Amino acid sequence: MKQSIKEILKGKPIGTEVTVCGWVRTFRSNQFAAVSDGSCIQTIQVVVDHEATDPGLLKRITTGSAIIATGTLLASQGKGQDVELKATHIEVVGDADPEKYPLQPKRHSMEFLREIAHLRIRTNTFGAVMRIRHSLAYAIHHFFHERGFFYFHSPVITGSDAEGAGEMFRVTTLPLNKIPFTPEGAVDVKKDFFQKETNLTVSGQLEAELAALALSRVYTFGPTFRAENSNTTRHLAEFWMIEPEVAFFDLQDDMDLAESMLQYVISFALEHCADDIQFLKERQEQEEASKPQAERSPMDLVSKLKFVVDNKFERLTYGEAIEILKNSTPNKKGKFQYPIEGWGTDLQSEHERYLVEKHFQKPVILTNYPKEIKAFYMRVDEGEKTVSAMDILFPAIGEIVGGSQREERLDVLTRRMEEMHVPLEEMQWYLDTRRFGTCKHAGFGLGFERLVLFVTGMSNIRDVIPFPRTPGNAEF
RNA sequence: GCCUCCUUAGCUCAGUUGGUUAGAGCGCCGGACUGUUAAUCCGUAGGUCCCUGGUUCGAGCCCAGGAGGGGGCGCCA
Repeated sequence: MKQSIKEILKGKPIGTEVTVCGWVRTFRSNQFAAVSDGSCIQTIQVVVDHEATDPGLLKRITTGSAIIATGTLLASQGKGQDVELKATHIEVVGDADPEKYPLQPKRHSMEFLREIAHLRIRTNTFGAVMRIRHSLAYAIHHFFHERGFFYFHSPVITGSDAEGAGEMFRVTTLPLNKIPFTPEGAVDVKKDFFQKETNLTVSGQLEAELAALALSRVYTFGPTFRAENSNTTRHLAEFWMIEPEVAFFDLQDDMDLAESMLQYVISFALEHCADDIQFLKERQEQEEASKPQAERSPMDLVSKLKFVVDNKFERLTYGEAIEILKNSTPNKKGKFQYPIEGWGTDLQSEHERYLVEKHFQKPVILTNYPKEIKAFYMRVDEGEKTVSAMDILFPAIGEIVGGSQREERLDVLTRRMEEMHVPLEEMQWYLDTRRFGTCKHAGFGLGFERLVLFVTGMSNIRDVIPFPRTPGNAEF
């Protein structure tokens, strides 16, 4: 395999002949081409002898063009880099017409780049984000594998419509212009591909529970689909979710697992993506320099990540959080849009942000929520008022993890499902786990893009996934 | 789904109370320079002021409707 720019810059084989394949970022003074191949944030400087090179070829070395350059690697005579490639042969294999190529060697707005998502991967920022995204995915697999977890593949097409995690995308091969109906006037799903109603998964949790009660420690990591009409910087219609599920785990074990996992993968990124994170840190600082002090990040990106790795998350119950919020200055001064009424109301994002960003100034794990505001599968606590749920809240992102100890008692679970109108008949396969060899178990869901958002310091979730799917947008 | 803001050159944006020929920086193109670092200097070109309709002697600016985008909230990961 040819050496990547990352390998050349690391090995620095000065004096030897090397070949660089990549795309030109800038071409300065008709002499210095900054070439990137995406292997790292750095470019390599290819020095062209402009007096000995055909002017027609020189004109084709433009921003965005693909080139193959061969020459000797030398210590750089200039200041900005250690080494440079003194080209003896240069070939433009793919021209990029400078009149038409949309990327210029300058800052572009995120909104503009989103419209050219097929090209934005070539920018420094998106290159860094994509490399960090890869490293985080790799670190997640590594973390679980080392701890004896099995990667379990829950189905993407689900026949269950009782997952209760949100609106679903219908999967069908029925012709929309000629839908078959039953004599009663309903859609005749027996004529459909699966002979029943099917949807894209909104969660692999229920299937992961089945696996945990057989393999003990499992996790899923796959695409997840929510047809909610959510228009925020934290929501996607198609996103990736990690869902570990562990037999004989209680809520405390679950929190320990989630916290150590987040700290592990963030420190993995700090170690293996240091250059990319450093680039994004400086980018964020430049961007915030023009903002008023109050809108700037309290910590730079690297400090923020190190802080999360080095400090325990704050753990408290929902009830304790309500007390803190009730007595908080913004609540007393009527600054909250939704004033804290007391125990039982769901927390709004302004409340979560106050706890995380103002009161504790660190990640917070909230536990033991009122059972009325949480899902049917969460274990009912003693006293029947709360469930063993936990949400991990991160600054600027909000809920990054949602998890719980699961209700393993068949009678309690069936009662809860009846209360919450979950169709029991369709869920017998799920209830079988409680009928046969049930045991306490727990798990959580981690929104992968929210993790990438946090680690990269980007401000919109649409900029940490290659081709974002949101209401009204499924380009590329 | 609700609220709000925006749409002017390839990109980022300015455009005063409604006034005559709509500007800047960067990019592109041409030239100069040639150890540059988003190179620099000089010059040229580049506009359906998002669309439709209205008010007005006159609309980039005001009004109505539409389209596209941003942000906040809700739903949640």
